[in-house]
Amino acid sequence: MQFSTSEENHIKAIYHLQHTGDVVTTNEVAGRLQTKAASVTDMLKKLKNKGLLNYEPYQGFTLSKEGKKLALNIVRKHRLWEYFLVNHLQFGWDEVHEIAEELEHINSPLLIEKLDAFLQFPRFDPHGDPIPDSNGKMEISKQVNLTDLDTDLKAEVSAVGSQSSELLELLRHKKIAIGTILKVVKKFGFDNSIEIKVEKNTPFTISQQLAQTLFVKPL
Amino acid sequence: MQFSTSEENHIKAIYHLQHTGDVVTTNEVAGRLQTKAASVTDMLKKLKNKGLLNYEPYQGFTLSKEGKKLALNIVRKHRLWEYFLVNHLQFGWDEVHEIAEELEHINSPLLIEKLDAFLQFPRFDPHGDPIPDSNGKMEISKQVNLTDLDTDLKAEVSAVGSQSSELLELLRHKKIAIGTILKVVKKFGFDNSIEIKVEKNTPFTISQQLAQTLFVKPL
DNA sequence: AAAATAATTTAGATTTGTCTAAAATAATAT
DNA sequence: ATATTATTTTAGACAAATCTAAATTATTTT
Repeated sequence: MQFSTSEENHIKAIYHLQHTGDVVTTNEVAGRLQTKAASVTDMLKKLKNKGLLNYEPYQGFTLSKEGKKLALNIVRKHRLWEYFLVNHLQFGWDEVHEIAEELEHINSPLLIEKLDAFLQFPRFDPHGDPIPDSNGKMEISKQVNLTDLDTDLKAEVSAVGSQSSELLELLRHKKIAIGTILKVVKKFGFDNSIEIKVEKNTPFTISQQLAQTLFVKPL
Repeated sequence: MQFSTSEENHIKAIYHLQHTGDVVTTNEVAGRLQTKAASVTDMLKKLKNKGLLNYEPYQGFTLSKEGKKLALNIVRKHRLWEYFLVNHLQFGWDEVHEIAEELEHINSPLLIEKLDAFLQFPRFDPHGDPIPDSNGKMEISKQVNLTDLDTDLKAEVSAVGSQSSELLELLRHKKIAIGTILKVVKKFGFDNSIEIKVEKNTPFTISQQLAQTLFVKPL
């Protein structure tokens, strides 16, 4: 079955909202999609008819098995395209969301299969979020951006958001690599720079830009 | 100004029809877009209001300067994406048209700029058609239709006049592709069929219909 | 040049996705 | 537990893009 861009956007919004709190409400979806509650209700009825939603009036709703499958496929496309934009077209990881919002609705399973192969089957997108495979399976990493790590919490570097040679040179120089254990000593609000301590070395400060490209798993 | 996918498709169809015969008619557009004449008329009025079309009822129509600019940008996007699909994602050149029809409507000038750079500014797409630059300029190759090629003159296949899957299947079977070197051995006036010789193989005869879809650059 | 045919446009309907305003239901507060 | 407030749904309207059928205009034929 084929779905419109608007249907897909509603399914995706519900998928993301389901992650935080079990049952989703009309207002939550309306807020996320910048639309009105009445419009969401219309769409809910339609999506229920298409078997994508478990929905009873006034009771909140969740994705059906089919709905979840569709949502994961859209998320997969979104994240693969983001990976492409950052790692091959030299976009910054903070510039790609809007464009991926459009690209994710392109409908060609073969295209996505081939894109995945071209990208060498990446498992995380440039924001550190896991990319579902073609069956909807993905790694559940509790990975967070370094900018979001609480101070004094030990964590292991698990991914970098870009492969640019400038970044990798900088990381080499700072002796930060995948697997490095570190913690945040202090966050400076002025420029969002972050003081970190790597293993038992002297703490040093890194820029916001650098911190944003680093993903860590709290230990 | 922003345009809907349907508006863009109409502009593109008119652009292509303008190439063969000057003034475009309602029925031609309807035929090309698999829609009805009445629907085309509705759209013509809309496009005229937006300044993209020179249109007077019953008189045929042409693209305005603005309309041509938009058309060239859509063509540019279409051909860049085709180039990407064939040269980086390993699609066959006969499999990419449908997908590029979707991708061409993605709206991000920066994306296209970066894609162009990533592809190293190609000037022809995988079908041999020239890719307009960001100002709408493109190389006019001295390509001629195979039916107009003098006998015994070596030439290189540079473009095909249609993207129909039947045509592309036939070409694959005959082992004719962009870049193939051939010459015309003999022309038969009776049915306008043409005997050609591909590289050093045994000559064979192709129909007028097929010859008309092939464009070559004399060497 | 008038009649017949073909092409185009208009009129009115339909579908999809959205909206506002009002009604119905649920949640909360006293 | 009832009144108030918030949320959700319904009813009815609207714009975009399409369609069919009828009317209009252009072209071709005789």
